Amino acid sequence: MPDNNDLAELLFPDVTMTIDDLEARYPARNLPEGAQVTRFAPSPTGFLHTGSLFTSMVSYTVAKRSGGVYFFRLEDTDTKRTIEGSGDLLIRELHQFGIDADEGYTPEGDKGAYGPYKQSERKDIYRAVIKELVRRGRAYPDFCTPEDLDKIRKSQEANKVLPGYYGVYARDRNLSAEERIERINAGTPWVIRFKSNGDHDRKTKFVDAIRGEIELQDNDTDVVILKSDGLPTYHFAHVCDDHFMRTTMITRGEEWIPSTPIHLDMFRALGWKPPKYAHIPSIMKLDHGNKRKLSKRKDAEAAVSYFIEAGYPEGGLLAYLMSIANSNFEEWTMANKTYDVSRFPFNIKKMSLDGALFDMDKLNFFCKEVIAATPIDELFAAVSKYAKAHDEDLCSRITTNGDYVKAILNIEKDRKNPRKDYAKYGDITPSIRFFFDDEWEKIVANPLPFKETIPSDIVAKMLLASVEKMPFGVEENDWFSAVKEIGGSLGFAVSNKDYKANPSAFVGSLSDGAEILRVALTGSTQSPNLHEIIEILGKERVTKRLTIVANKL
RNA sequence: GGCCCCAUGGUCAAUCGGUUAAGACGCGACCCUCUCAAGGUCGAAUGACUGGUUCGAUUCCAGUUGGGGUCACCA
Repeated sequence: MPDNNDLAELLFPDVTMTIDDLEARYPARNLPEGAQVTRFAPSPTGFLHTGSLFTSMVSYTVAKRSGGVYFFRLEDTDTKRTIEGSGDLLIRELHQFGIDADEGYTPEGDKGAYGPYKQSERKDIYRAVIKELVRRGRAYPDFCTPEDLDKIRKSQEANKVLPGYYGVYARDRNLSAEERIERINAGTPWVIRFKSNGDHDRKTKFVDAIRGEIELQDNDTDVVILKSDGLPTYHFAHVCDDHFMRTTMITRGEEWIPSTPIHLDMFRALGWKPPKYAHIPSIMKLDHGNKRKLSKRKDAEAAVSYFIEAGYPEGGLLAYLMSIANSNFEEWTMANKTYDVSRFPFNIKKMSLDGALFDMDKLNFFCKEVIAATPIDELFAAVSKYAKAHDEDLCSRITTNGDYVKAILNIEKDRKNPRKDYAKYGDITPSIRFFFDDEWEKIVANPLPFKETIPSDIVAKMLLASVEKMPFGVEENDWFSAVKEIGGSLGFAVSNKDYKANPSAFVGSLSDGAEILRVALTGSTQSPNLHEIIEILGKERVTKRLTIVANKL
């Protein structure tokens, strides 16, 4: 009588490796007490999702803070959805955020002793473990066609029983080894299913590192572990890989909670110690009053590339995500005067339990803070890098006149309370247009927003008098005194108090006088510090602009 | 539908049974000020509902409701 050994040999004739061999090949990691081994294990199906950045940041931080290891594994078992090159893209995007793996798959080849780190290259490992499972009677070939499965499901629905391949509905579960061998020899296509010993009426418990104890129905379905294409399903690959890669904590999205009993079932069947699980809440979005997961298809902000292209500073996005992960991060940033997430004492237990709505306002806030706090040289480098990739206009300005752009970025920066007007590098180009003569000419080709209550001959006089008398290269106070004097001689108030006391005695207020210069120079009634602008523009440019505008009036 | 997770202002949220229920973003007002941004001060705004347990519940328990997830040879 043929038995499961014969079946296993027939199924995997070429497999000689055993589980013991694998245990020896991947020894326990030599790490200090409490060190966590975590991983980010995406499928190469596109660009980096904002939720993935969040999860990977958490995984990375847990490993780093515990003195452990963070690795990157590519889960490319779904050949239909795999997009060529997206694994490498994912790594590049992660790298941009400083999330670099200690070991794992890289475009140049694997790094680390627990590989391969690409699931499609681990077939021999999966097959060895599955062969053993078949031998032990804990896995078996299933010959159902998709139509058979569909039929089973339909009958279950009709009878209002739970759908799935389990118990009496698991058609091929109790075939004898002999029957199985017969069908295989007859050429019937098969997949391998895990044979569950679970009882649906019982509960399995596990402790989630974030949520605490979770109790779920025991798994009793015989899930597919090896697909007809010879690749494992996620369920099996997770158990097998994370065991041999010696992962200690699985950080994954909360959508995995319901399938955890399947994984625990398999760990038990294999006699392996399961890792800790930390199910991370999803980042949500409000859509017509309903919360839903950030969706790659519907939401631009679901793609990390969206933020990169718009020029959000990486540190700002990270800081925002960290504030969602641990809400005490904000207090910490205030106390420590830094937004550097790598220095923050992250605690996974403090993660909130429900998914946060993605908050653009708050992201903008963090990014403004981060940009304002970045020293000018560093900022200029980051802006240059951004411009090179995403802002042609800015890039050419930087190439032809880098120092000028740098000076503009430095306006009101080097002080206790720096300006905070850029949330993203993409905001820069539109707001600094007026500094460049070609753009300024376009601006002044349109009517300028001078105050209508002030006669244009006065405006012209103010402009011309400034050309003559306004000092350059002096302190701001001295410069402004001079402006006041010029204005005063034309009938503007030299103090706002005087003006308020008797407005009709003046052509306009102190502000009105300054505004004339601002409008002529920038084309707008609003601008950063006028003195700094004038110093950056330089005497020649200022003289030219004021004269041109005066002559037009 | 079964099962699971979650529930404090518009958003992110603190509180380990007793608090005037923190703080941050956003919003509003005022102050500062040559405009804007920044900064400062102040303000509006929160415990889903119903029962229990308790001297006392936002906090513990149950149910209801609501939201989310999951039930593939996808991950």
